[in-house]
Amino acid sequence: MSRTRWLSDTEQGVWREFLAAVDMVRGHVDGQLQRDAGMPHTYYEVLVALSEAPGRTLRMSDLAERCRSSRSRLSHAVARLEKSGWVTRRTCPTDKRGSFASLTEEGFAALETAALGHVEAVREALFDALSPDQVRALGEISATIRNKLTPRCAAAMLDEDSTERAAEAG
Amino acid sequence: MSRTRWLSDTEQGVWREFLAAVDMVRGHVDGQLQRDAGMPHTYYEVLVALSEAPGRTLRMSDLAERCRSSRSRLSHAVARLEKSGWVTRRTCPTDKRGSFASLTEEGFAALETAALGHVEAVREALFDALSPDQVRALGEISATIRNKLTPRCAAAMLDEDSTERAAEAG
DNA sequence: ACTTCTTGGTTGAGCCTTCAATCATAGACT
DNA sequence: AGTCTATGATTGAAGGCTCAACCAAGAAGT
Repeated sequence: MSRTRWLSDTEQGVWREFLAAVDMVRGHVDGQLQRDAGMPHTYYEVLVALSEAPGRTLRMSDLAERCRSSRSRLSHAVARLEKSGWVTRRTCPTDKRGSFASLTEEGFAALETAALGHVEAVREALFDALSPDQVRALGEISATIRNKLTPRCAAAMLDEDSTERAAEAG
Repeated sequence: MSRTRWLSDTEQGVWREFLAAVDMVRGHVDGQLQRDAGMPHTYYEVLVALSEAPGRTLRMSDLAERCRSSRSRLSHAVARLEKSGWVTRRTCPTDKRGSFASLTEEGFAALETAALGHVEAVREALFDALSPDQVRALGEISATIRNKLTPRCAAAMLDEDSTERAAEAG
């Protein structure tokens, strides 16, 4: 029942500046990939994750985790990438519920090509503009945010668990 | 024809950390608004922009600029907000091409309600986690990025102009 | 006045994301 | 074995975004 802790003028300013910056960076990078490689950034991330995995293969749920993607989203994405011939799927023999996604040679080639323009866009949007100190600071800030928000899910789930158990017990 | 300037390991790390952090912040904030207020963050921004305008009214293109939105996106958004009864549209009498969007009383009320949970979500995602120094740094970094990327559009347009003129001249 | 260009804005198609429902299989408990 | 729950993944509908095409109205040049 505590009163709302409104943002100070400075905080408002930072928040809006942050939103604008993020929009522009993502617009710049996503636009480049869409135009030059014909894929959204999220799909690019799927290809990257697969390319870095042993055997260029991952379980769908591992892949989703590495891409910070919902299972549903990944399922749609991989379906589309499969149609493009960049990824193949096969079911796991030991656990027939699971399935593996693998990067094809064409997928790897597409990724290599896309990467050229992509790194350039990332440099333009981020690293060309910032000083080394700012880059370092941004890294730390991002890590702080990620650490703050990541356990939040786990904590929320634990909390749900306990309330459910409490409900059962009650 | 210059060779690709790949990212260093550190840069890669910062970039990925940044992507993760941004995804989580936006997910947190957007999710809260969607769940509790039934609107995406972009629509919330439209309501905010209108609420801050004199007479709670703006030309569509001014509104688009303030929301960093394409005209098309805004058109769709306002159409939806109009259906919700939160915004009304009427054509400009002096320039019959233009149209004004205004926030209704219901829209203002909806915004006031939505704001309560929203600021809390923003605090949780950003300000609660960061030190004052980090907040200051993030503001500066964001401004730097915005300034780098904003003139880029203007510059690109100027560049286009000049090449077009050159083509005409040639 | 008459074309031509530009500006403000809308529209529809196609794609991506989210949400909830679903399915099949695995594990756990009796 | 038989039921009950949990897990891995997919699906379809609904909604938002982008892109390109479009329309109407003003401005500019003839």
